[in-house]
Amino acid sequence: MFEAEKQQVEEKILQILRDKGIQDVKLTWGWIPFNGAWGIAAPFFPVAAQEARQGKNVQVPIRAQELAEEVARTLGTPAGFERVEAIKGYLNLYFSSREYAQRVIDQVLKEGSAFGKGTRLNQQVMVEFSQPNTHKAFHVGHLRSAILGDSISRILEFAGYDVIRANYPGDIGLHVIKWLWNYMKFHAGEKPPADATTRWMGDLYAEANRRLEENPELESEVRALYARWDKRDPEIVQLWEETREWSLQGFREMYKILDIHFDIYYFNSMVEHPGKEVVEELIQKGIARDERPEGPVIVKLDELLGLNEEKYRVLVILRSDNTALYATEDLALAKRKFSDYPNLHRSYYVVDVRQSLHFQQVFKTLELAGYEWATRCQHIPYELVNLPGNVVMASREGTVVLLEDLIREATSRALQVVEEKNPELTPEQKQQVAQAVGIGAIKYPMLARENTKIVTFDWQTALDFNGQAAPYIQYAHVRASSILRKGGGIPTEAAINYAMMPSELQLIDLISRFPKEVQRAASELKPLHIANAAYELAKTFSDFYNECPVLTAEEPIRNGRLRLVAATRQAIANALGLLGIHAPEVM
RNA sequence: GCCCCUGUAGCUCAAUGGACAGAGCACCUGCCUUCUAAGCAGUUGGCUGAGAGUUCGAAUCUCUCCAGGGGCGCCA
Repeated sequence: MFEAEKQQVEEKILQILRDKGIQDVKLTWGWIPFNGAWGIAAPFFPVAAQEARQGKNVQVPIRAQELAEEVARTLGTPAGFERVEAIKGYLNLYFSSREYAQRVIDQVLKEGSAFGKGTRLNQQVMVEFSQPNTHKAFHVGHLRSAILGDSISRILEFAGYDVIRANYPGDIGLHVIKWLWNYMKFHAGEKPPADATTRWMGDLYAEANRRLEENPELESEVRALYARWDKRDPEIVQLWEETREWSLQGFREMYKILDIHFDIYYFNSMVEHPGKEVVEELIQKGIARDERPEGPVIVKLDELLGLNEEKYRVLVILRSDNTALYATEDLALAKRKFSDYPNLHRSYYVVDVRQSLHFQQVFKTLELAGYEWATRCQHIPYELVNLPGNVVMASREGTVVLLEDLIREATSRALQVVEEKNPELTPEQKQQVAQAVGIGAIKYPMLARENTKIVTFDWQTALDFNGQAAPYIQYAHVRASSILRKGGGIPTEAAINYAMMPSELQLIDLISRFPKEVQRAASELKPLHIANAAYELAKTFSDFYNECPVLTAEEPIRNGRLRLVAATRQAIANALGLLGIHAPEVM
């Protein structure tokens, strides 16, 4: 937007500077801090500093202001701009408000749900996220990877990538065997209750741990069961498949409610044996050292890389008893991904920060093994969701908030508010609104902060629908929708030839920045930027709502504002969409 | 011992190296015969953990400390 004008002006400015004998300068453009109007700004400090470095006796801030003033004088008022000023060493170019507003609104309404979308890059990326364990509870701590990964996927897709969403459930391992042992011995033939499958699965797992703690001698039974699994005893395999499906069914239901989907499922059990093959290969290539049976199979990364200080340390890739570890499977999984999708431009892993070293080790090991794609693997770390007092959520400790409880609480609380605020809605509408608001309220706090910051979960904050939260943004969308309904839809066109109020200008400014925010969020892999953009839009729309009557305004203001409302509504909807949050029409 | 992350208002968090560091929550005061009050306006609140350095300019980059959290050869 206004790129052409900007480039023309830049060329003129550089020419003016050249005429003054100032060569080789580069202008850096930013936005003028909002002060009632808006435009672009370039600081002249670097130019003045360059002169100073070349031996000229100048005080940089003063000289910068001088230069800006001189340029402003010579430049006049270029096409596409309304006003030029030199202030505090900056050259500020104010856009022609009407022209700019017109362009922004026209563009948004023309592009609709595609507004802000990047051009297609024809680059395939995979995002692996939400690695839930079957036969265990699904708690709020597991939610961040799911929500973050989903949003990152949406953002990358919108930014122009072809995204493959991968899930990697932990469907095998000691936890599963313990569960099976408990089930076979104490719950044989039972089925999970239809409405609380995941909770029941989690309860049985906790029960298994309890029993084993109370009677450690029973561990031998678990080990025996593991051995039967290893030999693929049909009875065990069949039970495993059946019970695993119960968990997966529960997960699917939660993903559906959360509006999260996957293109492919890689199961832990799929890469157990391939992992062992990779280990053999690494041994043969001389990368891994086989210390069996006294020790495990290890990769001495720092030694292989000739590093003097410890960086990658040592990676254990197979236990001394030949059983697979997490690392064993991750080696095979990475390989599998690139064999399924050879053209992957990037392979992202949305996994908590505690596994940073682990992923560095795995990727480096694969790189040493000669897999050129290993450098295309990237871990996206995020911090945990803790309980107040920095208590980590752990199913074994019983310090968990189950996702299903949170969803139920949030939606019922939202339903309560809808009943209060909008009793005339149909029951179906109320339910839909409650779901949108409840889920939005859950997702937003996990996205509206740096990935590397801990989220502290507490019920009060989670169920607070006021202020900087998803419902506030949704509410702005609802109000905009309401105005458009009552105003008879979106006028097909409207010339802006009236003086706009500050909030109108600021709205247009925010809307016009959205495409850049999308690109930024995509390149930094941070939904935070979108969350901020959405909130800013909603906040400014609230200002507008109070400052500028729409329906009662005279023409042509009425039509102009209706189109601005429509454009804002679209921008908010697009932003919320990238966060995986619904934008309701009523609430 | 080595490595990573975090430190900004009472609390939770923002801030492409740029103009007076901004929101929300909480507290207090107002505003529903005008488009949904899940809202708005106003009041209060800061030596950006400390110190140096780089820069015209640092919450942001570098270094040294301090505090908290996390990770470091057979857990996932």
